[in-house]
Amino acid sequence: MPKISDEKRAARRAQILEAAWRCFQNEGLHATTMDDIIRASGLSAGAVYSYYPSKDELIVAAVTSSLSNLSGLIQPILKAEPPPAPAELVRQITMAIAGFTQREGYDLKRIALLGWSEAQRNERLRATMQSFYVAFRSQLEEVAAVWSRSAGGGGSSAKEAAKLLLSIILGFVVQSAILGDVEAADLADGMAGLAGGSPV
Amino acid sequence: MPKISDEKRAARRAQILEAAWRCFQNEGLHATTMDDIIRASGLSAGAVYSYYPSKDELIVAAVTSSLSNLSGLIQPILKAEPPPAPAELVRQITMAIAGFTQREGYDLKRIALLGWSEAQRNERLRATMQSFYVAFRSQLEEVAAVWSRSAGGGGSSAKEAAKLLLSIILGFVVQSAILGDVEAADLADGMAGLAGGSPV
Amino acid sequence: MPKISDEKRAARRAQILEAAWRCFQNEGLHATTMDDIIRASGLSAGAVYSYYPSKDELIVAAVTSSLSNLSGLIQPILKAEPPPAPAELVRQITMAIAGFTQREGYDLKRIALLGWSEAQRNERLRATMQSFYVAFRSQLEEVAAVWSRSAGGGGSSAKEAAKLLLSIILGFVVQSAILGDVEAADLADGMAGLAGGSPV
Amino acid sequence: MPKISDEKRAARRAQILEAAWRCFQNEGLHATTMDDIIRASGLSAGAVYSYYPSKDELIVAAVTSSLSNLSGLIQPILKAEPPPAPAELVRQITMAIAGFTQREGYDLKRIALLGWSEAQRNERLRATMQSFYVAFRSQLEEVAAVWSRSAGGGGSSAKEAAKLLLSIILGFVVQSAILGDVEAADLADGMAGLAGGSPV
DNA sequence: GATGAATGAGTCTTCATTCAT
DNA sequence: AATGAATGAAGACTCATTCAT
Repeated sequence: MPKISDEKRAARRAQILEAAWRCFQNEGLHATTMDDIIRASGLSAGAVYSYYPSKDELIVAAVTSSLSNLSGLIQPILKAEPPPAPAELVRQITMAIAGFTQREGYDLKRIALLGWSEAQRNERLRATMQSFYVAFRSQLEEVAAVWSRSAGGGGSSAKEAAKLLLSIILGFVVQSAILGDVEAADLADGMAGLAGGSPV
Repeated sequence: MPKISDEKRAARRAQILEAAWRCFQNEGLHATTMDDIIRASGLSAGAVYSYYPSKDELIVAAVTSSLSNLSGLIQPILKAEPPPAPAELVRQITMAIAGFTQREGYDLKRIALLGWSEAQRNERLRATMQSFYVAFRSQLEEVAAVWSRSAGGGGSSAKEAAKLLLSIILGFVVQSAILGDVEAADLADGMAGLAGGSPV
Repeated sequence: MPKISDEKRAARRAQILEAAWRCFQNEGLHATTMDDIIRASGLSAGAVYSYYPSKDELIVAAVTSSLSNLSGLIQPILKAEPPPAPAELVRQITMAIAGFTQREGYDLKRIALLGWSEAQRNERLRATMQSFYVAFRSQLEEVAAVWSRSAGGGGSSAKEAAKLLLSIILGFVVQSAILGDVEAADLADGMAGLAGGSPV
Repeated sequence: MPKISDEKRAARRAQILEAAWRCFQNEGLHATTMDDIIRASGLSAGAVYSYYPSKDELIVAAVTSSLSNLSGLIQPILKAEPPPAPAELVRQITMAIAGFTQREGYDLKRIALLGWSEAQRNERLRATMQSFYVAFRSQLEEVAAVWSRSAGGGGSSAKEAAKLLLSIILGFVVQSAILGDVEAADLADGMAGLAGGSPV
């Protein structure tokens, strides 16, 4: 077999990663054996190891790629001009996250929970995640700054607003993955209700 | 079966559970070996197994007990009369969660992440968690109903408010565990800012 | 199973080491699998690993123990008073080495070859061997010094004599292991012949 | 099949063998992987396998070729007329062996140890070595016979003398490879000292 | 012929659990 | 009742060799 083309190589990597993703999601990160992934990928042990040199590498790649999927989903929403109002922003983001699941057959939320858990032990994963979430929160902060200005330059801090928004979104992922009875729109509705009708 | 024997038994169980908790937190659920726990508990393998018949049992017990710690922390806040306003409620709950960590030397947040991850594979754990969070959310809903009544316009749904509040709290746990730069008060401040100063 | 006695523990170690020795000798160091040793020892994998934490450890232990067997064999000869004359010394040592094989069912010579080969890659083994052979050579040097004095304090160096004697002995091991047709007495006879009947 | 093709073929074989030799010497026979050799040779896996059909073949070839190097080194010494006296013969041979190392960058001694070790498991290698050393010893025996005749009293056996000489030479290889502090001349000096100054 | 990607049996090692003492 | 040595079924990973291109 002469040198394989770059596209083929990338396709193989994707094939393996997809198999890994499927296994991780169904079995969890540690309960998944390399043999599970090898069988799911349809390749041999040696082939899989020639693309990903260790299980750990595969875990990092799987989580990182799901992070980047998430990013692709959310960027368009954050970059809309003008930015959506808070409840609308949350509605759009949660819908994007919830929708991804159904479209691709993978549940981004489940992978997220696995990744968070693993990040506590895995330095590299933790670093990757931290930089991802920090960047995400910065963008939320910019949006919040726009809101703040449009509201008349109130003293309210965009930093705290961003932390709150991130919490709502991450919390949606958890609640949805564990309880499974949260519609994407529920949280936005809750925001509208809380802001409008009650003393804060 | 004299009473002292029962007490001793309970003390032993607590001793083992504490050891397990410590190990799980430091090493993760799967990377922790029974031997780690056995050594940390100061007992023999046989002894540990006579109290908890499997590692799985120990995992469920550890997560369940941390859930019940959490519950003990939050009940007083939820039962206050009259209930705190939304931002204040969130402030009190996040502070309680953040504070528990420091007081006991265990990080409730890290165990939570581990538990969520595991719950996706472990039926029993998932059921335990679901009923816990459903109950928690019900209580939040009751509080939200009070807010709603006191605000006059009863149209806003307490159900969605509860989901939002739970998301904020769970999201705090994640954000705080992964990024580590979230003060307990930040989210409440964000709520105040968002509600007061921007178009929803 | 309560705590095992020290003797039992030592016996188990010996049992495993003996199994390893047998396997190494028949299969070579690297061609021997841990499974071979495990089966030969009659214990389980876990048991073997609880006594020797790695294959490498077992290799070092096997070689080291054969070195110490060798030492036990040779000490009495080196410490004889007065020391045997050169040819007689060589005769006694080669006979001891050759004889050990038959007595115990292990071939000290084959293990030696394996060990020398391995020592080139294994730092620990190399260090162990070096100190062993250096010590051995020192003793030979002392004996040579006695010969020198008894011969009238000639200028001949005991250092070189010791190197020669060690070479003869090591060479006996190689020649005997590879060609198999060298009697223990042959070398001593050769020495006598060479010294007596030919111009040096 | 033009002549150039044959020459190229021979050159390729030499190129591979040299790569193998380098790897074996640095890593040992078993720790060297085919991939190591393939990379060191600068050829492809397929190419290497088309010249040497198995790793075993390569091992045998490497050891055999080092044996023939050794032979080339020693033949001139053994065939000198008249033959050098015993100590002088040993001096010349050990110097040739020690010198080969420095000249070529390969250490004949290290390969020798690896080969001896392997010969215990590898029938073919053992046979090759046996016939080589037997032939070598025969030549030594012839030299010893000359000494014997020139000394007048023909009683002393040339057979034993040859065994002794071979042992000294093989022992030099071991001692030099393991301890590293033996000069080529030391053994000859030792022989002179022992023969001249002490009762045998 | 040459290439190098792919194969898959085989290696070392771990660890939840048991049970003889 | 308690102990901790022993079990053995996996698990992650390697590497000599092949063969489609």
